[in-house]
Amino acid sequence: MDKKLNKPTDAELEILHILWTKGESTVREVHNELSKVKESAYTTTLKLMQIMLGKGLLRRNSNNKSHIYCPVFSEDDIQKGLLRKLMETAYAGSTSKLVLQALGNHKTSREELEEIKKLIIRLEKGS
Amino acid sequence: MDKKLNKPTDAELEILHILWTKGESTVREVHNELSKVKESAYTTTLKLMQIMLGKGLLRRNSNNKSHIYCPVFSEDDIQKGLLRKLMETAYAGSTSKLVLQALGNHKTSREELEEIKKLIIRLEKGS
DNA sequence: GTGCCTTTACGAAACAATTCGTATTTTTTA
DNA sequence: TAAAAAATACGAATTGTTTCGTAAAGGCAC
Repeated sequence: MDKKLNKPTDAELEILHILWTKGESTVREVHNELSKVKESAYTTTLKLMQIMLGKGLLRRNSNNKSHIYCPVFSEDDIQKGLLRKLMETAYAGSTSKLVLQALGNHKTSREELEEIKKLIIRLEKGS
Repeated sequence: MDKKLNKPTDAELEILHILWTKGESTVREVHNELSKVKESAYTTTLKLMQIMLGKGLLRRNSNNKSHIYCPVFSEDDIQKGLLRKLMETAYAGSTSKLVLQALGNHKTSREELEEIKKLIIRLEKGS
């Protein structure tokens, strides 16, 4: 899998979010969702999705009266790609620094902390 | 502080890394370091650093024979800015998902895990 | 079928990031 | 001080992203 595919631009990420949340959709449906948040022309959304198709970020089904698009990659895959890039370019591979900053600067619920602690214990056993 | 300042581009980040590591430097010194990793013209490095000066990412001292540049923001500040952006655009604010993926997909030493666990315990007491 | 509305394709403008060449200024050195 | 070398400023080409207008194609109602 091409590295580039895991690194969508910001505008592309907005469209992916909608498709992950609502499932496969037409350009019209995506554009309607997008319109709730930001103003833009219909053809802008169309063009973006066509470009994403060309890049291999989206697939589409042409059997219907209008094309139906869906993401090629899962949200997890894209997140991991972006996270890896941030790790490499900004943290020089130091996972713990990133994790400590994430936990220190962003609110995390007690349940989430518990879940993370469980994973750490599991990792410590496994290593 | 302007949000934009915490989000340097990839090329800018490479230059910041050198300045954080080696301390304040001339364009020549930065370019020599950069040359070890990638090939590029001296004037490319110069132009980039001039642009970063204009953006407020770098300061410079003009008293000397050649300008000496240094970062305006610490590595921590820039990391936090980039991390916040990734959290907002890709993780919808879910810290735990990011942390779990970071720990799950990147190697972390036993010492680092211990450090993270300590922070979690501290956070749980504080909340 | 004709007209209307929607969808599509696509060229191109606007903008930003990156790159480098050239010309000018400054410093060194012989 | 004059020539050579280094540093600087800056215009402009290149590439990539985002934006939209226009024109063509497709589907629907009558």
